Amino acid sequence: MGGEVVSIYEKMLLVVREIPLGRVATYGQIAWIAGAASPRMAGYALGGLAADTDVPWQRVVNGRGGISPRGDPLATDRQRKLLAEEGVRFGADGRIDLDQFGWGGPDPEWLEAHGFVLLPWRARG
DNA sequence: CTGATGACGGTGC
DNA sequence: GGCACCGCCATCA
Repeated sequence: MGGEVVSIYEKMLLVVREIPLGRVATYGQIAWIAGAASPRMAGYALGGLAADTDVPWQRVVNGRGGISPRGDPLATDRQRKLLAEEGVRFGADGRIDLDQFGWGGPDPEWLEAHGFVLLPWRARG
């Protein structure tokens, strides 16, 4: 049995790689698409990335279109700069308009090819 | 094995 | 609009 075990983290990173240049996705969106149990999982996955990763981590922002602060304050500035270079505009309040720059998610064909199935967010009750 | 940790999001006040 | 609280669970020491 081709038991190639792919962790939920790997799945989420796979989704992040699909975010097109000039667009952004939220942690919750990534977690939902990859089938993670909580939006936090997406943040944890990105937290383990190496400094020289080729994963476009800068395209993942929080649900309000803002950059989530982390240990290193400089990282926030770095992310903002990378996004600006990709054409993503920030509002006066430092947030991104998700209606304009938000990513609509992977193509249905891509989802099917990778075995991803979009399900309602785990029954919240 | 146990416990701490962590790049979020929704809800209630 | 802000703030506090809770749920979420894969890793690592």
